[in-house]
Amino acid sequence: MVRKKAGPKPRSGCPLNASVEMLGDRWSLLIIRDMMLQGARTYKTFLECYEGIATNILADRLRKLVAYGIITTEPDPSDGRKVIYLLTKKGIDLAPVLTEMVLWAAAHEDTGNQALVRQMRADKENFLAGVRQRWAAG
Amino acid sequence: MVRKKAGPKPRSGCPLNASVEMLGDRWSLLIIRDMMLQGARTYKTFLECYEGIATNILADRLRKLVAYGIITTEPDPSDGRKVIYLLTKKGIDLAPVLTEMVLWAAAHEDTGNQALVRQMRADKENFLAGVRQRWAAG
DNA sequence: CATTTAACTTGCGAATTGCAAGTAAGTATT
DNA sequence: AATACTTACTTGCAATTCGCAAGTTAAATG
Repeated sequence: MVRKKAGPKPRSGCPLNASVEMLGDRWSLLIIRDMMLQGARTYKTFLECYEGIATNILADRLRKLVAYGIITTEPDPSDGRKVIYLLTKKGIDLAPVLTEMVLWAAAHEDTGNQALVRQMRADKENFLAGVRQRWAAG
Repeated sequence: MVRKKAGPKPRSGCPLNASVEMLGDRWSLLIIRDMMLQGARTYKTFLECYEGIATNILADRLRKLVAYGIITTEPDPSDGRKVIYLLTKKGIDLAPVLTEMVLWAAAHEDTGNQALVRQMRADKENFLAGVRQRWAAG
């Protein structure tokens, strides 16, 4: 008998389903965080950032984020080996989500980088503007 | 040879790591959404809400959310079979995160429940107050 | 030209997931 | 009070995904 392919059933278009489909795993949001907060833009820097993600998983997640239109790639003009990963508008627009997640964790858990947290809390809009500006330039 | 237990290496306490550890999977945020938006409070209603989560996974995620202090349980006084799941303060505080995710998806994807999205966008604070109030009562 | 670097891919065992089928305790029905 | 039905799970197993180590390929560097 032919077995039906396993995997989650398609769910209706309720709010949040789309977000969870794109970001609901252990690594995707961390990749975006490292782009926004650490300015990571190459495969290698991603690997170093969280030291823990496997190379095949990183490649897979980057591919999916590109497919979802959250990031794009372009070749590095000064080094043909490198691929530069960039946040798209859609990706940059995730900044408020990240901000709220960071603030939530900071309020309820021990979190590193208290300076950043304070900055985010003190002036969310300013922080978001900073992210947007840094990526508009890139 | 004794193999090291597999699993992601412990990562440092960077911002977001805690959040992703607790919420970074396909179902946890959806469970919280259904509590906030649909008022789901029992195992059965969760199962019906997104028809797609397996019963064992739902049980596991609820257990973990309890362990993380995001939800609590209490017995239903009027029906001994039922367990009532409630958002804790920490859980309620996720409302801004959910809100931003919903707005993000609404801006970049087709999303159902446009009325809710409009309400969220028009008056975030009011929406959040509503969630808090509904859960303070329960 | 040999070595290094960057960005991957491949193979495989282990962990997680999904599905169908229980089970146990409480409630409703007859 | 016996039977059926709900509710909230657990169990077993196959399928999928993950983590890790070890390649591979193309481009840069010495």
